[in-house]
Amino acid sequence: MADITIKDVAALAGVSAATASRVLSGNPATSPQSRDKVAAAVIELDYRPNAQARALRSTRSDSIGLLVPDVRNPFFADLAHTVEQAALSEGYVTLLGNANEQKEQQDRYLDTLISRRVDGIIVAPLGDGGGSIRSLIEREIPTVFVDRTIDGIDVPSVTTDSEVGIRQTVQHLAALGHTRIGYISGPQATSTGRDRFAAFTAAVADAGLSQDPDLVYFGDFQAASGSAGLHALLELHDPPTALLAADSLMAVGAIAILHKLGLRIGTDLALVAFDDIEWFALLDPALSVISHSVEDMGRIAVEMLLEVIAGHTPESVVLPSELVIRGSSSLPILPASSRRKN
Amino acid sequence: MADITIKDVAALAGVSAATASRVLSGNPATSPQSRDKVAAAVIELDYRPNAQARALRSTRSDSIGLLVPDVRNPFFADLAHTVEQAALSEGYVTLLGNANEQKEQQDRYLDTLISRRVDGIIVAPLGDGGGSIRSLIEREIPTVFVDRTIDGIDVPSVTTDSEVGIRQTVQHLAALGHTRIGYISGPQATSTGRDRFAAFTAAVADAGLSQDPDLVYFGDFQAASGSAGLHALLELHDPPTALLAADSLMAVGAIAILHKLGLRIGTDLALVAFDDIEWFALLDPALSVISHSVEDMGRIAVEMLLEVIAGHTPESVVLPSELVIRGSSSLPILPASSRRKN
DNA sequence: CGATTCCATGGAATCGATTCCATAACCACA
DNA sequence: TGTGGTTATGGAATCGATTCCATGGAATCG
Repeated sequence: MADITIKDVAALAGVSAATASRVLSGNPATSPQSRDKVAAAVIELDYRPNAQARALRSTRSDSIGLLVPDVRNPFFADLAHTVEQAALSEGYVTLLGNANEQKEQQDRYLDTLISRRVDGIIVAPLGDGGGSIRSLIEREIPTVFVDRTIDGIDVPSVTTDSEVGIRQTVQHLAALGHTRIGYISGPQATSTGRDRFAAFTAAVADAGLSQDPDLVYFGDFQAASGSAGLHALLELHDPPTALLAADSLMAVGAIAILHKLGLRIGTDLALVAFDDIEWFALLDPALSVISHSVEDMGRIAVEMLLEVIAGHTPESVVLPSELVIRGSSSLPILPASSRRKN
Repeated sequence: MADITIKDVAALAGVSAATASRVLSGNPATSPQSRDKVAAAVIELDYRPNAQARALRSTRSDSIGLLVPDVRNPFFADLAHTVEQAALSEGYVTLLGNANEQKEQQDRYLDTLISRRVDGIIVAPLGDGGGSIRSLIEREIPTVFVDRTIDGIDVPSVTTDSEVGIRQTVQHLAALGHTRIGYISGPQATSTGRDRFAAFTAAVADAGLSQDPDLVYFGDFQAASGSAGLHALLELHDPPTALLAADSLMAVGAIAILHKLGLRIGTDLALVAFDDIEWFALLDPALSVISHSVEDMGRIAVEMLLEVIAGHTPESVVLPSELVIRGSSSLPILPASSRRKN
């Protein structure tokens, strides 16, 4: 792999390495002849600058890091896509890392991104503020939190106001006659898990519905815990007639079990999921969701990160959420007698 | 951002930079005292080696690149996840790029990965062998193709033998009485698009079914083209009674339209999709799919790439596919008279 | 026409870590 | 005690690109 360096280009063009470098970086202090000769040499040799060396000297790498908790979660896949497109249009390349909802892996990726001297990092953080997250802050590496935050860590963030959507959902379900709403919560170690749980608790209390603690199951945002949660809720002496899942993967896990048990969504159990995923509209009945814009979130996160890199301190942004009612939660509750037993 | 360098560590430890470097890289020619002092200094300063500088000198970066055509396609999201986990367990970090099914963006990402001097690249390529793919080969950068290949480019690959699964599908549909099977094809610019189309054509001919060319619609593997394809097929004078979609996203696009038109899957139109996605099993009726193992594909791709990096030339691997029959294709065909008109 | 500015250019230092090479210290054995 | 052989260590070169600084030539002005 005989690498072609700027010296080869300079030699072929008959100029010095310094001049070649100037031409390549668009420095105006170059003559048209040099420009032409260097350009020709670059094409002739198919020269690609060594990003390592460039970044070493100039302390910029034109790359940002994006760390998501789970690429297989469609919400984060979409987020990765929008962040990447937005960054690309600003001339930045995105290095994507996947924490797999594990703090240890998050730390490993953060270390790597720090080592590679990315110009900035967008992260949907998990855990407390310990480990590599702390290093990030102490080194003053430009950082933006997305979707989630960490208490006590003061970093600009783009998050969703889950409160409105959840309140709408609880009121909507109450209006249909539901009094016992089950909730499959995200982990309390994440800010979204806590916020959504608090919003649910408050909304249920305000609507005068059952506050039975057994109606809440604490999952981990991954599909298997949605299945486990549904099982737990159905086994209650007095099971819920409606269910809200705090993210799409746990909803999928719950739906899988409902299918297996032969229970009908929207009839035997009303169902609403947080996160609007294209697929949810294709189910029969279509799934009601609490929707928030992943495009806005990704785009704004990139804009904010560029601001931080430029030395500014942008205000955090909170995006709205709203209930989208579909077939899975549109029927009034059936009288208990006609409901199927499990 | 006052960066801490190995010199700071060496100074604090009271040794030279050379010795500090030796300790950090586990070189045995170091004394226990030096080891202890350097280790203490590293922790004290929270030192992170500069990956750029390290890679510049040692010509290894301990990172690989993975370029997928579309992160939002669950198949590639899963692939990204398995590749990343497999690479991580071998000590490599994965830089993920998203070509967005566009050759231009693929080239841009390949250029970036080449510039960053990744140790190797796993790519699901698109286009002919031109552009940056050619550079990759000419520079002898360790490369492995995954899912797709490019004619005339001799690179180890892991692909799926779509032929078996497609043949099973056509025979299965024929056994149910279908004679006119619609096919939403992938683009002929991709090897998977071509292979699957060829397999479909051959299977239909062998089964003695209709070879009407109007039954084939050429999409681009993204959801919108699935919708367009379904529309086109339904508008035929003599529309198909069964449909095979060449990937999951186009199937999703088709399903969305079926819902909108009020047509029932499995009854009004039998449906089978290539790629097994968790969600497909949750639809009602559950979707029949041609399944192939994304875990195997990702794991083997990483193994192969490490072999190439080590200087060997592994044999290409072709993984099997198989039909999984579910509700969307289990009913015998209805007599034409009882079918709904569109 | 001499003095001054301007501009393109090359040489050399630099970024941070690795690694070759030389050296010094130490042990062992004759 | 002198020679040979390890072993730990520091100095210096190196990777490839950028950038400061000095220089020589052309252009401009009084």
